[in-house]
Amino acid sequence: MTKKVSIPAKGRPREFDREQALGQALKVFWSKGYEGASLTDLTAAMGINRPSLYAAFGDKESLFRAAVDRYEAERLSFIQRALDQPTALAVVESMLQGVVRLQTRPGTPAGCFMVQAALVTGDGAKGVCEELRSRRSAGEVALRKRLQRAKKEGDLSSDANPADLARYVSTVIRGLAVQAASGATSAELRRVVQLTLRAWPG
Amino acid sequence: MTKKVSIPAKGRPREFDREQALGQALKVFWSKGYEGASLTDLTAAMGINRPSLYAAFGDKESLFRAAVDRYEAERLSFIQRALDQPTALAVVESMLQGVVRLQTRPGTPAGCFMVQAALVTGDGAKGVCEELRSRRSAGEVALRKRLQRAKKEGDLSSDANPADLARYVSTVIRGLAVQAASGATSAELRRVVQLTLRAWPG
DNA sequence: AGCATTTTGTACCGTTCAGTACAAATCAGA
DNA sequence: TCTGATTTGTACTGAACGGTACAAAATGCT
Repeated sequence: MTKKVSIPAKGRPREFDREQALGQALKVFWSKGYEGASLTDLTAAMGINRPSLYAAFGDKESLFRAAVDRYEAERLSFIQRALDQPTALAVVESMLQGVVRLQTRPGTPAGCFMVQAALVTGDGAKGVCEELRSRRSAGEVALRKRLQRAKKEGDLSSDANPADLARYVSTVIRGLAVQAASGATSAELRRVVQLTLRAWPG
Repeated sequence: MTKKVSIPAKGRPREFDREQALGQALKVFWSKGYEGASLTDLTAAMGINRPSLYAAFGDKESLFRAAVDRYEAERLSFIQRALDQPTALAVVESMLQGVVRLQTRPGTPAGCFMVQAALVTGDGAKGVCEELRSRRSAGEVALRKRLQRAKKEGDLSSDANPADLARYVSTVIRGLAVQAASGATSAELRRVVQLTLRAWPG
């Protein structure tokens, strides 16, 4: 647990809160995508000017990567809590409900940052596109490992395929992201979750 | 059935095939997204120069809308065939399999044009973003109506909810799109389809 | 007070963007 | 071989892009 109480330092003190500004940048990338978010959009939302942005975060891609980390740390903590559930069914149920809550929460952009910030891009942004792809894959891998454990523990039927089940749940999660970005309500998506769970073995 | 045999015309004849060029533009938008596709990308893939593009298609947004129509007419015809299947289960099974085939076909970009070409955008492209959203919604509506008919015909159990089922299937379809865009194979996605169908009532 | 250090605001850089002016080229019809 | 109509290639436009130079302002340290 590291304190964040800004050590004195010696030059002119920064006039904005770095974490709060990063949070605003995250929202811009989240709602407009990496390519759709201009530096003008970003600095306006963050309440700072360009040199301050570059001094604090580096270039646009570095700022984006900081936003990815921030999203994961601040918004995806429910995933670990879901993985810690005692049964496989409880894990996926908790995960799906958490996804719906995150992606339809008022005050934050609809949909999933990891999907819509850079699902596909032009040549100049292939790096961030691949970064998000890799992070999405990591989520699916974590779920697969959890289901493999559940199968070993007898908590998941012996003829179930953890890899396929993890991919199925991940696919629904990505679909929920698109639906949320398109304006679906949380009530609608909760009913999708209910139907999704009917495919669960056992 | 209208013939396309290029009527005589009187000025200098066009040196490229409009439909073939549109097909190339579609692929560029499909793989890079609306914002990620520059006019330089487009003209290079189409094998024409800018004035030819503007004379034949209008501005970038008009070209994009023509590509949307082309995609729908050329790639989504399987949807109508799926809706024509005799039973509700056959409808969704046919539709899901068609989606997997389309989104993992070699020679065309991975994923779904309707999703990734403009899932979210900057302010300058909200029009095309909304256009795609509306087209996606139309697909879900068509499926819902088909399932409502199936319920009336007794082909879908009386306690099933067509709206929820249509949204569930649509959500999986959107998820398949994201997975395909991320590099999932058709074999992997077919197994997702199998699991999806296990949630089907009856 | 004076110096070193850092941030801030303005004003700018070169590049790329979507879109176009214009003249040469190629056709149909007279 | 003209004339009118259309397409083609080059070369360009103004605007927006990401990124930065620079001087003024604000701090800690001596």
